[in-house]
Amino acid sequence: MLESLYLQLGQHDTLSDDEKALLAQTVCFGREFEKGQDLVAVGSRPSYSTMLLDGLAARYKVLEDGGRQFTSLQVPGDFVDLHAFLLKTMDHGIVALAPCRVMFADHNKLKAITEQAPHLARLLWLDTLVDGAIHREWIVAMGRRSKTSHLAHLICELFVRLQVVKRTDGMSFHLPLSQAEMADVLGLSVVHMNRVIGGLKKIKVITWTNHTVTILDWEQLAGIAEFDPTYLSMNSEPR
Amino acid sequence: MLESLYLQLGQHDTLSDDEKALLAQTVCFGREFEKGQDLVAVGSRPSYSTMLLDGLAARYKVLEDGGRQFTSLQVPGDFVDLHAFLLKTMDHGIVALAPCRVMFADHNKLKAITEQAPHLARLLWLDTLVDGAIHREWIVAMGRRSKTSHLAHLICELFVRLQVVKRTDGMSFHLPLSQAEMADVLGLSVVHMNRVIGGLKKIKVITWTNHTVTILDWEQLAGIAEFDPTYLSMNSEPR
DNA sequence: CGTCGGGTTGAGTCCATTCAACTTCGGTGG
DNA sequence: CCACCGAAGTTGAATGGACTCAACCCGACG
Repeated sequence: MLESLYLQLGQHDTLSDDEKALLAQTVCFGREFEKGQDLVAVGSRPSYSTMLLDGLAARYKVLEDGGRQFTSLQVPGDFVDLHAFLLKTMDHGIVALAPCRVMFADHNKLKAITEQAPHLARLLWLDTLVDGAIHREWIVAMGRRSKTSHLAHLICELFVRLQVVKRTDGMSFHLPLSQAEMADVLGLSVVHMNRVIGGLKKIKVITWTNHTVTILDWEQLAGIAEFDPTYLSMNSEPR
Repeated sequence: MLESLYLQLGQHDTLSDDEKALLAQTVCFGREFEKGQDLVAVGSRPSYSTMLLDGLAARYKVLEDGGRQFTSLQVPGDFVDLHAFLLKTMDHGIVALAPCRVMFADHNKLKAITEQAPHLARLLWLDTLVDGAIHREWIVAMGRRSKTSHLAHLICELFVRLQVVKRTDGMSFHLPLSQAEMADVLGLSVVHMNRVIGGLKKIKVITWTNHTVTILDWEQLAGIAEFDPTYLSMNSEPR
């Protein structure tokens, strides 16, 4: 059930059986969401945090003019609002971009982990730190990369993150986002998003049909993206 | 000495005298950096984290074409690389944007805090979470705000953050960044940065001379920015 | 078979960039 | 003292990237 979570936390450091059991006991009762539903609403003060078992979700903010910007994409195994455990008030919403299965972790139990299982607590903290590292990479992409490079970088990042939780198939992965939703990730207009995607398809580094992205030439894609996966901390060491 | 740190942590929740003492014992031996020096280098694996006592610093990444993007600005009281405690390897550099006085916190002592002072550990964790919240706000600004709104938002954010650590003077604060450095914050060319700043000056919502920014009309500035300080978690409650 | 959401394409406009010149100001040395 | 210099700020003009508006295509579905 929590396999994806174990895979994610376990990639940074070894996770003991006791810790797995403690997690399993912390993350209980679940539910499902349809595409388009909010997993967590802006302004809410949840008393539990949400673990994504399956599906795809995104954090987002909406501006007065109706413009929407996604600030992160969440893959299975992600604790989509672990930060609400200490931040208390949600300053953004989290929406399902595909049908999602989730489970909840009561904040009191998370607090108990910080008091009784410090190593596991550090791994959870680390999880939110990787989150921050991804945010920083996105800022760089938005500020200083070309739009093509930005898209290439996003594809590299998603592929690697999905690979960790075994959601890739060879060099392909499922990405159920419309181009309008992609535009809200990169901060572009729909029309221009379409041309940028078309650009990567034209030079044959990817294909993208039926909500499935296939990387045809990883080397070239990573080159265009200047992709360096260091920021994802995908190495196991004592934390 | 650590007054700024106490002010920052203490704005989120009450900080006991014991906790202050523990912090003082953790954050020891300091040094100074000149403007332009790296507080922390990309790729390094520091065994201590750096607390900014005085000055101004920024996290940044550099791309192959030489383009630089700042991913955060750090004000006094900020733990500029607390995330390195668990992330281990620095995926970005941190540079002094003004003369900086800093102190260091050994990672072993931070680890001990997670094991013996869980409440304080949660406050430190929270510190990195606010960091992430600021990153998200920057992503929204870069993706969906106009450049003028982005700049206005940044000024609002800096003003509020500097106010917490008593580094404002009425509606003014010291901002020792050149327009070229500002351009690396917003992800713009120097020329356009100049015009955007000129725009805010022209409509008389700010003045900006001698590295001093003065907000003439907070209401209008916050309106242009659509500034909502929720993401800074500036309210004291049990965490 | 018509409709609707999503994808694609073209044309014109606007925003941001580059390149370049010129100013302002503080510092330094003749 | 001031002449010169370099760094930072400001301005203009031309280029190119990204946006809007609009049309059209296509496959899924009622």
